[in-house]
Amino acid sequence: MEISKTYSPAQVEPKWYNHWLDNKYFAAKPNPDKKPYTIVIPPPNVTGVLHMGHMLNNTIQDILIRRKRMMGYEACWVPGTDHASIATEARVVAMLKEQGIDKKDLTREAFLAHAWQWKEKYGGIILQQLKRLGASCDWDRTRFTMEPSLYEAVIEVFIQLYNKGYIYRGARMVNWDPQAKTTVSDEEVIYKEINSKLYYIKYYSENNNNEYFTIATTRPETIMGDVAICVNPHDERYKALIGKKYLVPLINRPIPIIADEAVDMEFGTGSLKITPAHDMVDYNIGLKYNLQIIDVLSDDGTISPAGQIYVGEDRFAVRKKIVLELTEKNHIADSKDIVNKVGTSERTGAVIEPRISTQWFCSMKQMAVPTLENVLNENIKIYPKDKFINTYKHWLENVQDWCISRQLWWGHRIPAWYDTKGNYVVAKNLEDAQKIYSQKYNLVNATLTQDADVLDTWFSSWLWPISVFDGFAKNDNKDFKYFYPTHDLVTAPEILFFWVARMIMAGYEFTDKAPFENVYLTGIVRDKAGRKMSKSLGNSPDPIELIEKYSADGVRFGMLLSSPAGNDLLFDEKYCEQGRNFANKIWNAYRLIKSWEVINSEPTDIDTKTIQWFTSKYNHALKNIEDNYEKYRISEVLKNIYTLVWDYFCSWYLEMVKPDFGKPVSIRTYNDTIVLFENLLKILHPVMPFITEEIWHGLSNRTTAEAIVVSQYPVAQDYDDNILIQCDKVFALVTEVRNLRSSKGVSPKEVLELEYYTMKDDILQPALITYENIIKKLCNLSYINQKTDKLPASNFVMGGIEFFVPLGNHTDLAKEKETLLKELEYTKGFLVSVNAKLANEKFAAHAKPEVIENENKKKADAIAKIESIEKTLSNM
RNA sequence: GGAGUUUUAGCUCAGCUGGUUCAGAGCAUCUGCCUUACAAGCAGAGGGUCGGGGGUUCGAAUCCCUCAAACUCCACCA
Repeated sequence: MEISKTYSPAQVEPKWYNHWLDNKYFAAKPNPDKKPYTIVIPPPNVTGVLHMGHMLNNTIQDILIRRKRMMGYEACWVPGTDHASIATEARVVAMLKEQGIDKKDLTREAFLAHAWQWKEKYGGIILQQLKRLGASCDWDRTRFTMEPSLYEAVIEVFIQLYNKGYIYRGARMVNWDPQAKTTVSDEEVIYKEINSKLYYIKYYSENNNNEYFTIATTRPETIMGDVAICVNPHDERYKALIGKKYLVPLINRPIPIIADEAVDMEFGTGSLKITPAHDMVDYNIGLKYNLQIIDVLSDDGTISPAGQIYVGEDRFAVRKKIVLELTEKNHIADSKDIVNKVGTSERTGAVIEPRISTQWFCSMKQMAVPTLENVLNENIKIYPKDKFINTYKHWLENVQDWCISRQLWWGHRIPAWYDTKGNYVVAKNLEDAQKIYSQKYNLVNATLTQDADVLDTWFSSWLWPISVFDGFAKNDNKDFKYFYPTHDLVTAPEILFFWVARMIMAGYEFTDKAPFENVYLTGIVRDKAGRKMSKSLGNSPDPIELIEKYSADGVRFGMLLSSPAGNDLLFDEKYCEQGRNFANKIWNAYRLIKSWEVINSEPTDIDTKTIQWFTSKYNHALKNIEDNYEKYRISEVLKNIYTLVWDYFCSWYLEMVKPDFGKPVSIRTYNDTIVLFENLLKILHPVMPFITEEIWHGLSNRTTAEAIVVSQYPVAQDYDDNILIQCDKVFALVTEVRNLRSSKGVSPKEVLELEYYTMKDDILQPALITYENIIKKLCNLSYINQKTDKLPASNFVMGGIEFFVPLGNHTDLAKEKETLLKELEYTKGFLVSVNAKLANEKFAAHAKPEVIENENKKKADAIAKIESIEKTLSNM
């Protein structure tokens, strides 16, 4: 059979993916004979399309799950999507707008019908894309955060926490998105630096038209909500004025001057207008001094009737108008350009308005305790720990109550029911609500309506590892018992608090267990210039195009290559190219082996020793690989495999056992080579699943059940360290000879002789004899022997051995002499430094015995070497 | 303003508890090769006062102090 010269993944990859699906290799069910290994996918937003972050994240998950599957675990990777309430609702609203439909004109039911339609049509794209990557998820388990059983879990948890007193309703200062008309969490506010103007505004005294007080503000449109002017009590300039009253411009409301240390004397005029309804700091000062709250803005960001003027007009338009009017009326003392940070909504980009509103909150303090404790004591391990543990700790120690209500329709509707007076009860459904209500308020058949708001998306996400197995919906769920707690979580560091910490809270709160054992935090994918990849910058490559260009295996390789855990990855396509090249290299090793003719004979001496060596090398590498897996150093694993396959298997092993052109290879050598190669393929499979499956089947006829994806992962055996050390020396020697050829311009085809003069080298000397045939083959030598007196000869020194290669007229005696002189000089200098170290009394007194012994050995070797070289030189 | 991380070759990074795996790898660069598996390749080579300074030590890339730069998170500028 003719095998093509380059590997072509285009047909191969879909073929095997379908094969895996058809044979249900990714399906997991509780199996008492096997240990479970579970990963839940960080559910991408239904609005999402695959980006490079997903690629990295899911490649790592797939590697972990495939390896465990091959190791005999019941490996379960649960896929799914997140309903992403704000993002999806914004998307649906925009879509309807294009169709000429305004959300305001729709009933809740009608809107949700549109939203579900949208979800069915576009919601699963990202999961389909993951299949191209090779993700071995159990697709039959695909979950969605708003499907019935997950919905139930969310409601159940809400009720539990309410009954426990953790969830409460209260008026609070929240981040208000006037465009989406909803609250957003602190984490969803993005602060941007903006060029603004700081206006210095005069507030005239209530009883003296000539006396005024100047304050500085960037938000003149909120002055109608002013209830006080605050100065620092230590500020000498204003001490005398405390308690006096001034008039708010334009509306002429008298407000007092009060004092609080929160005021920065340096900024602006050293005074602060207090607008409790529209600023966090002001709100707190307002609470402290029991000031009135005047809310001058409506939920859409226009001036409310309480503002008295410009009612119904947009806040930014009003800012300009008010400045104009203040100028006309001589209230502006000055204005300055400043750069300040303004909060914007992550979802809509609108400028966030701090606003007082009645919301649902969840107290976090108690739940934070086990969440911190179990990470500090490593019941849950975070990789890499050092980088994140301190911020994790800081966050949990200072955790704020969580505002969980959102003024949206797409999401889990809050299970609270109100009567017309505003009394409410919390219950699963209307029926229950009525029962509870009638008991609580002693009223039967009251008309109850459900809270209009939905829950924060993260309020369902934090239950994800539990709810995907119906852990709440059904008490006695087999899957939940078997697969939960899950084992590894792979996610981005950005959502450590949003999501990871909250999942840990939920785990301990609702199941008394950690939801997972290990958290692997990937890096953030950036472009070559170090910028975060984002749609708006347009600097993110399309992953599917990358796959088409470099193959899924190649891209997986590329994603991993330079992304140690937690380190940001500066993505460059060249890494994918390297992956593609690697696939091609493996392909050609396969071609070579397949091309061999086999003869029923004994293996040669070279073959036997080569196989022995590589077996040791392989086991040595496998131990390292397993060690790196343990530490979640996945990119190190990849580098280990890369070197093992490319350098040691292809460049050394295959070159050594490869028969001369047209000659056959012994059956034992062939079979051993196949076994070694297949083991390499197995180790490679989790990283490059497609090409390994293809070659696996190409190497011999295998049944469906013998796919590599379900083959048994190799276990590292003991190996002979001595062989490895000797062969490393042998390879170094080979390299020296090749170097000699290269520098003297001697063709690799020209047969050479090698002579050596040995002083003392415990490793290389026996290796020269044991591996004589291998050295001869690799260096194209006819002769290796102890030095006689053939001169002139090119020379080099390795360890305690001088080597000579008679090169006839290639040799320049003067240059050879120079080489030896250089070596001599270096060795003498080295000897001086060793002697100095040994002569140092403090060294002798403090250093460990083995260190001293080593220095003595260095000294003896150096002396022998010097003698030898001097002797050679005197003969030249 | 508070905290954290990072700084090693042109680029991206390894170097665990201070001493023969101590200055490493991959990519890039340069040289020579289309050598019957692979030019998506082969064989070689050159690149670094380990951010600066100081200290501890017989000995520091590694431990301590200090300065500098970059990044991240939290708080937040009226």
